[in-house]
Amino acid sequence: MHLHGPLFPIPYDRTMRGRSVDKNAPRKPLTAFMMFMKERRSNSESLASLPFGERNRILGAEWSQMSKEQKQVYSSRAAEERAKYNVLLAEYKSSESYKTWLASNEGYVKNPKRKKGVQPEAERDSRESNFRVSIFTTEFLQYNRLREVVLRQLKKQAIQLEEETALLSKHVENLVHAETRTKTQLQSCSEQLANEEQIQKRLYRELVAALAEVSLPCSGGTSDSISTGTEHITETSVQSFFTQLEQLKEDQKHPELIIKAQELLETAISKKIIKLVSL
DNA sequence: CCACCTTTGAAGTAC
DNA sequence: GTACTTCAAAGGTGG
Repeated sequence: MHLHGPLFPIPYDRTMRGRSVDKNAPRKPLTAFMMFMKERRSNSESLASLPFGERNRILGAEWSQMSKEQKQVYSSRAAEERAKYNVLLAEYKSSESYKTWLASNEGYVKNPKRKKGVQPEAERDSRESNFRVSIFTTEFLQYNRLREVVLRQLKKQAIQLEEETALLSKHVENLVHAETRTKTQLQSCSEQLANEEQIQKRLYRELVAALAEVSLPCSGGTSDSISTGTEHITETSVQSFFTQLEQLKEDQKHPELIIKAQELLETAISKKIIKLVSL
């Protein structure tokens, strides 16, 4: 829960009060929530036209309803912006204009801007002005502080990325699981297919053996030329052999061949030369 | 012209 | 670690 102000007047100055605002310093980057507000304002006219306070209250409520994953889009972008800002700030802090500003703020010069309800209070001397510290030491401390800030941010980003990685790992795990499942299914399907092919091959072999004596009149390529040749069943022509037999039966030609084939098949089945496999 | 209103969150500061 | 402030954005209003 965010507190909007002091519950009672504070007895000392906790703030940077007294320091003037450095106009040359880089602007603070937007937080994730600020980016979210900016986006929602720009893509919703009804929101943009709403009064200031009401609109932000709505967006604040919207934001608090959002999941961590939904906020992640904005947090990542905000983290990037913060990183850029820190680089700019580091550059600025080593610049001449920063040192000038720092010098102009030696011992709180300007009058502070105060919020309503905060009681005015006697100005204090700057802590830094109480110590005559070597410029090298000051710069070193500042450098150190900045490194700490960067370190802190990197740690935070690392945690965020770890969470993202964990989420992605879970997805990967699911996909691997699904892949294993389909591979198993494929394996069993292939085995069934191979088995079926084996059975068909055997059946064809058995049919060829049983129907070896049957010779069909060869119909030839065209209807005009009547071939006198004959055709026997082979392991590769089982399908077409039966098709031709079917055609003969339909056309009621060579009934003796049909009967012979039927007899041979029945004998083969009864003698178990042909073994039928139930499906 | 700028403080104020409002929201959340990061960061700075003092204790 | 806690408590607090300031500042980022937005734009209308009032001193």
